[in-house]
Amino acid sequence: MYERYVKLLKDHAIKITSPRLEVLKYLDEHHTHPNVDEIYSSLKKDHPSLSRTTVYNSMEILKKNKIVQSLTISGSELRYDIKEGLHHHFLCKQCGAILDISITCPNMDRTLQGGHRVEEVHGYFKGICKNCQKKEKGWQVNG
Amino acid sequence: MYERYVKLLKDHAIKITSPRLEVLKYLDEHHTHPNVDEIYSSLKKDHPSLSRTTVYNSMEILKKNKIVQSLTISGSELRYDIKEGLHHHFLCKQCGAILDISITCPNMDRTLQGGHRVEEVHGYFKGICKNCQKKEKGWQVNG
DNA sequence: GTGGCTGCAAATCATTTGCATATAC
DNA sequence: GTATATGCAAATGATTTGCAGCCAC
Repeated sequence: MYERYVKLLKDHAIKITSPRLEVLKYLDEHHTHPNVDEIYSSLKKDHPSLSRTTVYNSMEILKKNKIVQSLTISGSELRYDIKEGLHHHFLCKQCGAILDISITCPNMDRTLQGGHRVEEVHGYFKGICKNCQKKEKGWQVNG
Repeated sequence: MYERYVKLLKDHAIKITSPRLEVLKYLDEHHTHPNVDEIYSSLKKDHPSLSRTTVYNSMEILKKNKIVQSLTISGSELRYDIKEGLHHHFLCKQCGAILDISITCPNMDRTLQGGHRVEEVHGYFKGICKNCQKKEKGWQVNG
């Protein structure tokens, strides 16, 4: 059940530890772009000895190995994403949800800008998500 | 000398106060995307009674009125920008400089994404700036 | 066996809050 | 004159640091 994560860590020469496997599993099963506290609180239930520091440490080493990426879209805390292919993000100012956006931008992706070497590209969109727009309108839409 | 900023505040029905004028002047003269502390420390020299809280309050009201925008590119603190036209940003991981990037992205700018209403678009690029690349190479380039 | 990891408590840093005084209009 | 802004000190919240004991390899 954890073989996939074990392999992932081995391939990057990262020591296999229980917190690391659990963090990977959590991110793999929750594509909600959680922050450290959400990951910590959730894992703590089944692993009461877990500490927040360890979650921070795990995110750090996974990030260094480009297995996860961190998002600064919220501005008040880092949020994490298991990295699979280039995509961008949308933050709903109403409900706080962070959604994946799959559009590409030919001018933007991996292009050098005026001589600067670009290693990361983050497209952050903010506004009101489809769901919250429905609520705004008083649920006129059937549902 | 401050007429321009007075007019700007008046146009937005914001009360004219000395800290607000000074903050505007600072942002207008420093397009370095400063954080609150940089603004505060710099203004404090000539206005010893200024408090950090007031700078935070000023940024807040200027932001609400879309006179400035805040950037989350650094991840650890907000940085500010006098808002003039849509542009994006590049963060140098080496020297920490934040530079304006003026490319546009037809798929990205103000386009609705899968039904979500987009109100803000932030393009964040991270890498090594031109200047730091020169240093990396040991100053082979003449200068 | 040992270097790297975990978990705890304390420290740090950006930002927010509460409140008394001061000021724009 | 009054609502709003300022400035101070204390609180909060995310993240980092120091360190003792533990575990993967």
